[in-house]
Amino acid sequence: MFDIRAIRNEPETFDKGWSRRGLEPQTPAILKLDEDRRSLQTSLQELQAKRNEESKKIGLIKRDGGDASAQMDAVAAIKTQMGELEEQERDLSKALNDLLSALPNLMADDVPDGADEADNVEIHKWGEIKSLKGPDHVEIGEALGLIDFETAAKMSGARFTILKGAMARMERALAQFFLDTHTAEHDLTEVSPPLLVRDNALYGTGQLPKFSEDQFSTRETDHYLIPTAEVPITNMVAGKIIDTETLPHRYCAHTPCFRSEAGSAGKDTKGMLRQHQFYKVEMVSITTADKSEEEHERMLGCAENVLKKLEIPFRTVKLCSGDTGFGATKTYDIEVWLPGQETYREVSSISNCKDFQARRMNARTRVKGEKETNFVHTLNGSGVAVGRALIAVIENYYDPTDGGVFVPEVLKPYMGGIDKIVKG
RNA sequence: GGAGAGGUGGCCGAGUGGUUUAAGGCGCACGCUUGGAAAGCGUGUUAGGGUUCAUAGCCCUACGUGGGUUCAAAUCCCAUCCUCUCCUCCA
Repeated sequence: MFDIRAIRNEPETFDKGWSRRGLEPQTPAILKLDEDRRSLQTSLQELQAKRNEESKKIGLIKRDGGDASAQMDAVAAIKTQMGELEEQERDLSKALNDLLSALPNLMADDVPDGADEADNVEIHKWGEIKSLKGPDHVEIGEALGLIDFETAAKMSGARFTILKGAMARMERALAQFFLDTHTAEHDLTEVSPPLLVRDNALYGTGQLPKFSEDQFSTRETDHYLIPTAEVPITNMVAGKIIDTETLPHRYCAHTPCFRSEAGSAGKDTKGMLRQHQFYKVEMVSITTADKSEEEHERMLGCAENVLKKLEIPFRTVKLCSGDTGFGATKTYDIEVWLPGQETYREVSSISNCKDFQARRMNARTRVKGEKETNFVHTLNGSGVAVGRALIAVIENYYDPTDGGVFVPEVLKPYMGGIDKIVKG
């Protein structure tokens, strides 16, 4: 959401910003609605003031035992006038609001122009690629008898997976390792949030109203299944005024994520790369405006650190304008090397939304003792996607001599001390 | 799922149709007082919006949320959300 006054003051900035996302100039329509609404509001308020004033006289006349019927008729006439204006005002407000809530955030100046992921800019690479090419996780997992897509499909359809034995445990181990690292080394506070939320929460983080077809929802109760823990965690500050000195607030959570993948038919159909349900450890930071860029870099460091400890080669890219998400001003993706695909694939996406979400959910901060409030800045990032990290471990730690998968050093404490997953 | 109670400012809490411009208290801020403090006294203390050169003034809106009744709603009606108590169920 946007500050309508900022749009009034510098419409060119907004149109220029939106044009980077391929949108036609939006401000003429916005400003027209805004102007109409305000002039209507002004006349409506004048009528309201008049009504209040005249109404009070009725009270006074009645208190003194007089006959107020003439005065009552006069006020009734004002009210008739107001009715129409109220309706028009409501329609205009709704139209303006609908328009604004469907518009994406403006991007940071240093976001490169580009159409799609091919135009993303690599920032750096880390790690040594040991196997350039190899079997993919489907082949490895099925041969070990520990990943089962067929059985999952029978009960749930496509894009679901069953993990068994040491593979199920490794998924859990990754999540524990991520959480322990973030809480112990990165000073994030662990959260266990609701997995079902109402529409207003999704509106706050920007998935609604525009992306409703990407969400799963419950038939009986009008809940949505969270597509990421970003939704419930960020919404923890909705409607609040936070003491500035307590910021930043840094959280992480391990949750399942549910996505309909409505627009992805035919994409990544093989394996567990793109699922309707997957686990992810998510990080969220709430900061003041002057600290959010610094926090963004810090968050990137947190995500990269867990991959370094896992010793999985990755590269970090800055998303171009065409690939940057709806609510973000700037996004870094971290991509891990997958020998099975002979390419890098995303395991983490880290975004600074600045005040975009905060405005939608009315999340503010105030310095103690001062009167002025400001919107907080919100940031979110995967730290990291558990399912995809598991794929990376399987493919990068594969042992061609026996078809097994070595256990990364940092996961051993979580794996009952075993060194390797082998066919049982 | 059944029965009931309730949601008022930062907090507590009064208020069942019109001098509510939301009493009173606590807290907080400032001032007076003091050698300094406490106590006491005084003043102030919500948010969003419109108008405006304006941070001045004036005005509008908001008593969980959304509708409605009325000349007039914190107060009456309907819906909805949330909290609490009891029963039922349950990991």
